[in-house]
Order: sequence, then C-alpha cells, then structure tokens
Amino acid sequence: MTSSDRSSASDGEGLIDALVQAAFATMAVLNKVAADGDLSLTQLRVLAILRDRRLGTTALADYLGLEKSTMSGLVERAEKRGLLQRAQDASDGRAVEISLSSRGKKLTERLYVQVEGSLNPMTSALSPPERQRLRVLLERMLGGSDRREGG
Amino acid sequence: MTSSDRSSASDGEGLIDALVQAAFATMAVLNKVAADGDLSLTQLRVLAILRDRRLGTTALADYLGLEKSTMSGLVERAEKRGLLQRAQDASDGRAVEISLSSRGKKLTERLYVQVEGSLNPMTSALSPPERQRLRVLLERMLGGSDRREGG
DNA sequence: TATTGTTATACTCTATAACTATA
DNA sequence: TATAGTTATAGAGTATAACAATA
Repeated sequence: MTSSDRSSASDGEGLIDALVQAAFATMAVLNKVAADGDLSLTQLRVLAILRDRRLGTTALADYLGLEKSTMSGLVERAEKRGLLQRAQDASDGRAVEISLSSRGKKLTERLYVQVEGSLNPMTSALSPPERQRLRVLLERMLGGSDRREGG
Repeated sequence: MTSSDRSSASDGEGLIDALVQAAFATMAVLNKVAADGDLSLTQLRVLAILRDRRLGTTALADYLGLEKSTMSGLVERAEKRGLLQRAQDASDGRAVEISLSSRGKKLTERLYVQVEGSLNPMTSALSPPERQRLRVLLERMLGGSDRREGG
C-alpha cells in the first residue's frame, strides 16, 4: 500500500478488513449449519440453488464456479443420500435435470430457518435502524440487482 | 420464518441475505487470490495468521477451527513449499514454533496487496462516506474489539 | 465440431483414532 | 495423567484429462 492509492488509504483498508472478517464470521456460521445437517458448505449451496430451480450439471457448476466433473461427484453423493435426483432432459438427450427431492426440499427449508437463527446473534449487535442501513449499503455494494443464491 | 420474529421480519431477513451474498462474494475473491498464488484459501489464512505471530500447531489449529492433525498436514505441505518452517520450542520439548520463511513473508505481503486490489472493485460501488459508514457498521456488528485475522 | 455429462486420476482438506514424546 | 504433535486411515472436494453420447 502506498499513499498513491485513490481514496482507499484510510477508510478503504479498514473496510476491506471488516468485509473479510464479516465474511469469515458468516461462513463459519454457514459451515456450522451445514455440518449440523451433515452437509458440506458446498452441498448446502447446491441445495440452496436448487431451491427454486431445476438445472443441468453445467449450469449448476457455473453457479458455483466449479468444474462440471466436480459437480458430477457432488450431485452423485447428494443423490445417493436422497436429497435430489437426476432426470433425463426430454428435449436434449445429453442433458439431465437436477432437482430437489421432497426430502431435500424439507431439509433445505429447515436449513434456511437455521441460517437465519444462527446469524441473528451477530446482526442483533446492531439496532434495527442500523441493520436497515447495513442492508442497504451491502445491497448497493453488491450491485443492487437481484442475484442471490437461494431465491 | 413467522411474523413472531422480533424485529427481524422485514429488515432482518433482507440483511441476512445481503450478509450471505457479501460473504460469498468476498470469499470468491479471496479464493481467487489464493488460487493465483497456487494456494488454497486455508493456506492463505495460515499465512495471514502467521504474518505477525509465531505459533504452535495446536494454537494455529484453534485459530482456524481445525483439528491439530489437519494442521500438521497443512503445515507440512506449506513447509515443503518453503513458505514456513517449524522449529523446536526451547522451553517445551513437545512444542514447535511455526513461522513464516522470508519467502513466505514476501508472498504474504504480495497477497495482501492483491486482496485489497481485488476487493476494491466491489467496494468502489460505494462513495467514500458510504464506505466509511459500512466499515463502522460491520465493525460494530463484529464486536468492535480487535480480533482480525492478519494483524 | 461443439456441447453435456461421466469417469479416471491425483491431490488437498478434513476428521477420527492411535500413537510417541514430553510435561 | 495431560498436553503437543505426528501418523494412519478414510472420505469429501477439487481440477485436469480423456471419454461417450448427443446436437
């Protein structure tokens, strides 16, 4: 870091520290919720993405930023556990449609509630108006447009 | 979620969504920086923690929330790559002192700069006063006290 | 030829259990 | 007995490369 950095010397650096810490704290909570449901964080994300979508292997891999071969393994293990299923795509003989099973749906809804409950202690450090302001700032930073993981 | 949730129905839920999205966005950047340096995110964290500390296997594992056996492997591989070294603790025959090598130090500093540079596009969506406010809110949420990863 | 998906292979990350050496 | 650390083992996550089937 040199002082030539544009407007990020004093507040930018601190912000980045805070963002990284908040990210680790949040991921730790998500990890714990996933682990309590006997899932990895990646599996939790797979369920969250499939919450209201049916996708092919490649599309799902793209959502997660993973290789399709990695995706095959993840889906395989989740399917073996009865959380989702693969079905042939009627309009494309090569493609599959991956979707949550009813058991997977139930689990996903339960995990959502747990995520909210587990993150509440953290957000409760702020007053309601502060929470509101934080939400607005984060949404603004993230681009405002709608592209969240779970729906 | 029911409407009986205390003061978290309208803004709390949205905030949690925003926090999770911000966490994933931040982790994606950290992951990419790590991968560019041929490291896993965990290895990046190890380097960050050792940036200004010398620690034993157990202490390091506690920082990361991992088992000490996991730590042994991580340290072993990092040592093999010349990023850190283990030395006998003079005052305790069982313990080791893990510290960055000069190569590890250089790499860590470089990665720090890259993390800042890589997160800047995201934070630049906000104006300087907004960044300042976001930082304050995040720090407040995280507890205010000083317990960041890298120093 | 390009795309969709899987399989084979290899490596890292991770935990549990058993172990050695020191305290 | 308790603590610090390693090793053995097993399984999940990940990428690369090679492959089959379909478009």
